[in-house]
Amino acid sequence: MFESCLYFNTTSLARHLEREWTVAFKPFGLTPPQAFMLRVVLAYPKITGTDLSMRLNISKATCSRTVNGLMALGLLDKIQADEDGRVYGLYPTKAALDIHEAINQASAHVTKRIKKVIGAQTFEDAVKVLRAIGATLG
Amino acid sequence: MFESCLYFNTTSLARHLEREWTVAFKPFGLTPPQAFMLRVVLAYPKITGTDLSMRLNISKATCSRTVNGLMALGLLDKIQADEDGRVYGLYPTKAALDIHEAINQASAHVTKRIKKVIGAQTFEDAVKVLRAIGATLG
DNA sequence: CGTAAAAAGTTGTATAGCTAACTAAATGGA
DNA sequence: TCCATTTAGTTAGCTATACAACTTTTTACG
Repeated sequence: MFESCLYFNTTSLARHLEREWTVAFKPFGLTPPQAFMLRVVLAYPKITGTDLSMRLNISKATCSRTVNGLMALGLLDKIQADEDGRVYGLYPTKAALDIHEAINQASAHVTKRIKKVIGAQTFEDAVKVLRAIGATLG
Repeated sequence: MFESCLYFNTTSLARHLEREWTVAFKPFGLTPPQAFMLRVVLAYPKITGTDLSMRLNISKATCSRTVNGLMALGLLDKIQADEDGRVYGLYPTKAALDIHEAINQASAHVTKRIKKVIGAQTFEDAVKVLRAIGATLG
């Protein structure tokens, strides 16, 4: 049943992919959400929690906890902004910079593998339609 | 960033849709995973945990816990199978049968609304490609 | 038979996600 | 200036999810 249900098909695929990416990031001791957040901070050092939560499409509460997890792993630093006492800038640590390339490569590798399994055309079609929906809803 | 990442686009959309379906099932006091599990049991009374977990693409552990939740809500009964002492058949209660139609209608309603927002063609394309990938991976 | 392997289900422990409620700081208008 | 509102971020409490380890029961096979 649910063959034509957008919710079911999307969440089901999300669980599948979560398992694949979990394996990919395991060598770094990172979960997929942690790894993706870290990649955003590496790309945008000094980013704020609010901006980070918007880029990742997660709530501020979830963002706050994942940031804590990455700080506990010694991968992020949180420094209060000079301009605004409420705001914290997030910065990658040296340890984070050291694994930057390897993380990106691990993600590229699993992407390549999945693309081979499901076919390049299907992959492109999927990304295209998912982005279109995300843009409309979000 | 991550514009072309299948993992990110899929999980991001999954969170969006989770929020939409959460609203849809809230009047019944059910979360989307609970509601979808209940719908499967309503469609296949006497279903086992293993079969249920496969149909929903969740682990047996998650299945066991969600079943417990629905039993606590008085919507499911679990009866040990005569044929095999390890197996339990899951059955909808009268309360579950009473809300069967309303749940299906609520889901149909939110589907209709989403389809209008994103466009029927995009909706169909999405379901098609998500199913194709799920079939290949699963 | 009898025992080893497989299968069904549960439980422990962890992360991820949400909303709601909260604190603290900045903003804005009278 | 001062107070109400907004904004940034955290915390509390919940469900969902997974893997790993476990119990119980069945199956397979020598």
